[in-house]
Amino acid sequence: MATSSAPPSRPVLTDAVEAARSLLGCVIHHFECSARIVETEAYRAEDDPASHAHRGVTKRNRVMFGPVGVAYVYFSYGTHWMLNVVAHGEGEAGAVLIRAAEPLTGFEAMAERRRLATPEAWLSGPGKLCQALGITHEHYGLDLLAGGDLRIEPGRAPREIVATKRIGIAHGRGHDTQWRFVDGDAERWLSR
DNA sequence: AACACGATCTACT
DNA sequence: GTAGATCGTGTTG
Repeated sequence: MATSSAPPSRPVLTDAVEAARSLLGCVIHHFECSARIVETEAYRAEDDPASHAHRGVTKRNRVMFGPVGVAYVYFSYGTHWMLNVVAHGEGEAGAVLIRAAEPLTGFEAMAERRRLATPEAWLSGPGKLCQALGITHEHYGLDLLAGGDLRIEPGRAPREIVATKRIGIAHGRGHDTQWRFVDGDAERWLSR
């Protein structure tokens, strides 16, 4: 029987911006939960004042300077965890913030961790996504492409990718750089 | 040693 | 639309 399908999305991690685009459609798994990534943001280093890596290595950001495909998880606003995938060129630093995803499996666990919020509110923001999937500092430095309990696998590539300004960036800090990317057909699952 | 603040979310007006 | 929560981190004194 003949099958026809678009080529699957595969993470290309040799540049943060390219990685942000290629991670759209990929599927993030954590035990019984899985979700299709629909919103990402690229953060680079030298040329990106909004990036945690802009001012060089610190204890928090050190994995951004290391091997690509590793999880950079950090704590924000005293309440939320944020998941990034390390991606950069040789001798550089960078990462991709995973901002939103479409729930695929593990609905019960997500609903419980998100306190029974509606499905649209489970993964529609970087903090919500980590809460729904149970991602915390324990996952800092983990190789997401190694097939572990927390991993990223290829998925259905978007029909169309839309680029916009990044969210929550102060004026003058690369505020107008168009490094946020969304699946043009996934509006239902996006943040904000 | 102290301080200001953030790649956010929720609840309430 | 706006404020409050809440704390680790980086920066400054």
